[in-house]
Parts: sequence; structure tokens; C-alpha cells
Amino acid sequence: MGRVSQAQAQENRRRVVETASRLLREQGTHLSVADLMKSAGLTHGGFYKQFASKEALIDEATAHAFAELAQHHEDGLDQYAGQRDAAQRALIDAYLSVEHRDSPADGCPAAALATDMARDGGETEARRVYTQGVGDFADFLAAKDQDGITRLCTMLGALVLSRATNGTPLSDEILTAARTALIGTN
Amino acid sequence: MGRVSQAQAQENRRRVVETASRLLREQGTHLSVADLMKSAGLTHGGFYKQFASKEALIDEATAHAFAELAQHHEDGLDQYAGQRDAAQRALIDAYLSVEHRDSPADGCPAAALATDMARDGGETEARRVYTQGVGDFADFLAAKDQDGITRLCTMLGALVLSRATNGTPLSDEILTAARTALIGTN
DNA sequence: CAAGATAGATTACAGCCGTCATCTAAATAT
DNA sequence: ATATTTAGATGACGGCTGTAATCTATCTTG
Repeated sequence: MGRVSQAQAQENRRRVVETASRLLREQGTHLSVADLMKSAGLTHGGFYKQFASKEALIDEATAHAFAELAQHHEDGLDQYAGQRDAAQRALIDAYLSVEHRDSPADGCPAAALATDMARDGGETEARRVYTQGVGDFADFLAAKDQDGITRLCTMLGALVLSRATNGTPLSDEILTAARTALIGTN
Repeated sequence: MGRVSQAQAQENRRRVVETASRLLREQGTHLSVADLMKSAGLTHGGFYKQFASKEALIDEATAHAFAELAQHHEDGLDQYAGQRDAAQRALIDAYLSVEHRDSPADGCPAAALATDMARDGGETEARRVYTQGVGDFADFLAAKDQDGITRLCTMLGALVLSRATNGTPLSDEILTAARTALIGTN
């Protein structure tokens, strides 16, 4: 109950943000503070000691998710020794995998949060971070003969549609069709 | 207050479903029954005389939205005297317009409801209708040298992303890039 | 080791939500 | 014309929401 060391408190805060970034991608901005804190192993009471509001937490969780994404892209580049083409192919393949489709919680935030960003129309920090992240993602996907933005649209559209139709044959067809169109592999 | 003619009641019901299909695309499945009925010019009381549950209404509203979409495609074919290529080009152009981006309420349900369908994971009637509608849409977009599914992914991804980034320069870039990729017009 | 600060728990609040029972008045059916 | 049905209005219920005040036990500081 009572107090906890500063180190522990900081770690708790970190875990809340990380948990939120997962719950956010899974459930959207309608996540409840109580659910979130329970998922992080705490009660809802301490929340407002750490965050100014639910919106502030969402801003931070969104930024966290996109930082993870950027890190993922950097790791990919490192793994393929800077060979952009190979790194892009690997990324696209993973992006259009059934594993990615089936676990939005640690998947692409650009796909998972798109509709939420569109609906919460305001000029929130989360939207700023989101837009920046999408732009960076498109830059990463750019190739000599293909526009990064268009590639991202195809990938993200396929992921979103395969999730919406998950459980039907169409869901797999969508992933396969997009993979074939983008990297010519079935 | 009291009773209303059968004809009027049927018309009221129809208006509720239509209003719901718009509100649904705008706000997602979290629309409230009270808001919906108020938007339709009624109070929330009569709702359960006409619908078994909120979910049943959502099923019906989803079906309504996709029926509208199919009608829209048929109209396009008629307008271009069955010339599929021309009808497709016109559709794609309208799909990737700023007007469509800015009015989801009477826009593509496949794009507007994708995330909601993905999250309400169950085997609802709405999801069945959604999947069927997406399949039909892809069929409509099929061309000799281009897969309908892939085209749909690109279009839908672009629409969703442009909405999420609306208000920034990137939003327009996305629409333009996708349009260029799909029909080679800027 | 004592005094102050504070992380987290407990509890409470006002406002929504879906659902439904009840009331009403008007439209039907007889 | 009377009796019956029923569309819609009113109001209420239990449950969940974001937010916050209060309490408590521990960490930190001197």
C-alpha cells in the first residue's frame, strides 16, 4: 500500500505507459483507467499522481508505441547491414504475416490507431506524434521505383482489412495478395 | 407523444437505421442509443420497441451501409454504360478525394468500420456482412492486370491514413500518391 | 532517528451507458 | 363507437467511466 521507492515508482510508471501502449492498440482510446492500472498490477488510485489526465497518458503511450516502431526499423537496417532493400523486404513480410495480424497489441501503431486518430479529430499531441510516425514509416519504405507512401497504404490497408475479416478465408487472401504485389512472394 | 400510424412508425424505423449507419461510420460502435435516437428526432424510449438490442441495430445499420455501397457501384457501372474500366477510374478518383476523406458518415463503410470490426472480435452478423461487402468491393475493383484485393488495400489504406493525418500536409500527399499509383493522375 | 514528502490504496462523486417497466394517447380492429 | 393494440415519451435501474480527495504506510532527507 503506502509509499514505494523512487526507483520502484519510476519503474511502475514505465510499466503503466508500456501497458497502455499495448492496450491502446488493442482496444483504442476507449481504454479505461481502472482496466489499465489493473493490467499494470496497480489500482486506479495512483494514476493521477503520475499523469495529468487520461489524454496525457494516451499521448505518452502513443509516443512510446511509435518509438518502438522506429527502433524496430533501425534494428532491421542493422540486421541487414544497411542494405535497405533486404530490410524492407523482411519488414514487409513480417508486416503481412498472420502473427502480426493476430497480435495488434505489439504491432504497428499506425494501423492500430488510425481510426482513433481520425475520430478524436482535435489537435492532440498524440495526433502530432502519429503523423510524424507515419511520415517516417513512409520514408523508410521508399524505394527507387516505388513510392513509400503508396507502399505503406497497401500494407496498412491489407493489415487492417485482414484483421477486420479475421476468421474468414478472405483474411488470408488479403495478406497473400498484398505480399505478392509488394514483394512478389506468395 | 402517444401512438403513430403504422406507416409513420415504419418510416421512423427506417430513419433510425439510416441515421445509425451514418453515426456508426462517424463514431464507431460506441455510439449511444440516446444520441442515436435524438439524431433521428426521437427519444430513447421507443428504441426497444423496434430493435432487440443495440447490437441488432448495429447489424442492421452495417448491412444498410454496405447495401448503399453496392448500389453506388451499380450506379457507377450504369453511368458508364457497363464500361468497367471507366467506372473503376471514376470510383477510385472519388474514393481518394478530399470530400470523401472529410465526410466519413456517408463514405465507405469498409474503411470506416474496419477497426471496429477487428476489435469486436466475435462472430456477429455485422462482421459477416462486412466481410461479404469487402469481398464484393474487391471483385468490383478487379482488372486484367491488377488484383482487386490489392487495389482495395491501397485505396482503403490511403483513405484511412489521410483521415488519421487530416489537417496536415501529409494527408493530401497520401491521397495524391495513391491516386497516382492507381490511375496515374495527379 | 525524527520530520516531512509522497506512491499507492480506498472511497466517493457526477455523468454517462444499455436496458427496461410504465405511462400516454392515438391508431387500429371489432 | 367502443375496445384493443401499440409507438413513442418518461423515468428509473445498475454498472461503468474519468476524476479527485483522503488516508496510510513507507521512503527520503536532515
